[in-house]
Amino acid sequence: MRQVTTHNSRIAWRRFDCSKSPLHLEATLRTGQSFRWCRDANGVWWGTIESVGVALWQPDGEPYGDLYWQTFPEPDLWEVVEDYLQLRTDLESLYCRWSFAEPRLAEVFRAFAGLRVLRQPPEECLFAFLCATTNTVTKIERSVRYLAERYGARICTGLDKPATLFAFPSVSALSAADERDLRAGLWGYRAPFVIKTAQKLLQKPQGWLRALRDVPYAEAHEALLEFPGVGPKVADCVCLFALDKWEAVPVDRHIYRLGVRLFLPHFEGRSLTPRLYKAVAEAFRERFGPMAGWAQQTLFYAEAGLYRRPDKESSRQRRF
DNA sequence: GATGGACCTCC
DNA sequence: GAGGTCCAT
Repeated sequence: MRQVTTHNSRIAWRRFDCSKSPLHLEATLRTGQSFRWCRDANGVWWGTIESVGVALWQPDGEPYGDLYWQTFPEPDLWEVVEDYLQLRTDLESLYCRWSFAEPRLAEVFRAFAGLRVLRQPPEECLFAFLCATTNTVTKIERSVRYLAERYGARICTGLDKPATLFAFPSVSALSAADERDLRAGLWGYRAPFVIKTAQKLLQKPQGWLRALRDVPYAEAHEALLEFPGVGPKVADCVCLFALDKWEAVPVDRHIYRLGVRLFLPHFEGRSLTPRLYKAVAEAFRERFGPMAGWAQQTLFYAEAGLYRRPDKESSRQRRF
């Protein structure tokens, strides 16, 4: 029997068997797709999905082991958790396909088995990535947390730990935010993006953003470009992480470097222009197919060195 | 189309 | 410089 009681005995944990559907919880929550998950001293991840508070725990390094979970204040909302973590998506056949298409990367895909693309609430995802430009993951996390704690509603867990969870603010709350306040709250020059994007969103029909899940990728991508502070990369992040566009490939400097090095060596040394952005994204889609965005996410994790390797080698050392 | 600079702030 | 975007040449 595992140490189920040691990580937090006061939580009425539920258990999900990942043996047929791997989940690498730490990599999934720390790949820079979502920025509000916090890990407490017991190793429990705390976060929110819409207005639901969530606790997650998994033994380290066991993506095929058990996932422990619970929701707050209403308990046992498995559908919410399963949907967010996309646990019904079969990864094993994907790894086979990707490794066949690109044998040089087979080892990487296996090393990070269970790293999943999340299915996030679209609004939170859009606003979070508005602050991702020229920024660091740590600072993005603090910026998004600031928005939630300043403008969001408190979620009650009924436990004394964690101290507090906050739902992501409503669009109308953000549209009325004070620019100086946001600037001071780590948003800097991105502050007006938040307010203007919120105001623009308010003018759309109810549920407009979420409804982009049902339109083709190209259409959703183009629609997102209307918003101030949203360029091709941010639009692709929202498409992939919140709008079910699994062929979307966000090309940041890391993915660009990797893509040019492995797939388009004749572009080596050239800067990332819109044309080359598209070329790299297309190269991913040609190799990895309609779920190229999932492959991109694993390769981003490896290339950006976000993970801590068990040995003492530098996390930046490349293995491919 | 491609290139250059500005933009908040923290490490 | 950091997981870009915008505006000017």
